Amino acid sequence: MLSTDQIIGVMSARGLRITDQRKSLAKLFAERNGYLTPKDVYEYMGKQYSGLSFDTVYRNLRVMDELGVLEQVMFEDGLKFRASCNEDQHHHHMICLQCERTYPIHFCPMPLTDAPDQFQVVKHKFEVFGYCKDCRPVSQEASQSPSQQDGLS
Amino acid sequence: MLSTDQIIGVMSARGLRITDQRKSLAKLFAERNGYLTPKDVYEYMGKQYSGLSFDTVYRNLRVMDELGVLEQVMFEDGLKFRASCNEDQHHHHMICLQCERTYPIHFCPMPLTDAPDQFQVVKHKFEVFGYCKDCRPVSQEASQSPSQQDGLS
DNA sequence: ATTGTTGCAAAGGCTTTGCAACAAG
DNA sequence: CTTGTTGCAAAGCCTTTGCAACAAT
Repeated sequence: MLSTDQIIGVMSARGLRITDQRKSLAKLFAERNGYLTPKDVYEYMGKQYSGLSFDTVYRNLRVMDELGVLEQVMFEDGLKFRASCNEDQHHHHMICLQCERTYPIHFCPMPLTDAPDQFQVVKHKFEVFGYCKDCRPVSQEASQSPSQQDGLS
Repeated sequence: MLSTDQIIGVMSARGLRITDQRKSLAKLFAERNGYLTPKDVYEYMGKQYSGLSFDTVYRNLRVMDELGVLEQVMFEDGLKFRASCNEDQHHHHMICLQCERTYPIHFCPMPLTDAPDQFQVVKHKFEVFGYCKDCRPVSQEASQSPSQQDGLS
């Protein structure tokens, strides 16, 4: 995953000005390795910038997506963003339903999949959802619901 | 895929009233075997019902999704609906980028996928996008419009 | 006759846009 | 200094809700 400095570096190299808001965004996405909604981002950044506005968040998310430092994905419950993977290798993701962190899967089912009816394949999506080791509900230990042992959410 | 009568049948059996609007919806989804946006549905139905309102479309889409006769899926460009598959067998879909019809894939990559880090798998999504045999961008045959020869990921 | 459905209008979210003031380079 | 960025306010979509009239059963 891209680091704060890598994100800042790319933005700077492309001629974008490095404002405090953008530094904060870069840091947020670099530290989190999971998905965030624009609202999550706004709330996180709002802690540091009293007068933050939503449109600044949206504008920067879009710019960063276009630059390729963020990836934008649509989930059942709306649009989310995460730092780009920075992996050269083709891969998919396991996504934790609790903390929304992601873990790479290097197995790709596509080569094993037969397309029916002369279907011409262009792209594919393979996503696995569940709970990562830090967020697993119950198990052998004596806790009940998915414990949120995790910072910002 | 569910037929018009099956859809109507389920709705009737559950005590819902069969209005002309609902007949029209059932017919639309049964004839199309692909995804439709609420707007698509509104426009299609609007041809037959002058005073149709958007909220009727939304209300019925939601009711039909809850009944299980429609399936609701979030794509990059928004929410879409299709008739339920009526297949007992677990399967995935190939989705045509042109006509948005879907074709079942009975191969499931999940059994072949190793979860890293004690990840506890809950659900998964495997979708293949491309062009079906009727929508393939020009090739050896003299087909019609679709001239988007793209090569995405 | 009952009561679920509809259409209308209005409200709610989320996201985008226009613009003047501000600040990075 | 110059010009990209920000915050504010307002507008635009898409979706939902309240309500009285309507219609399926």
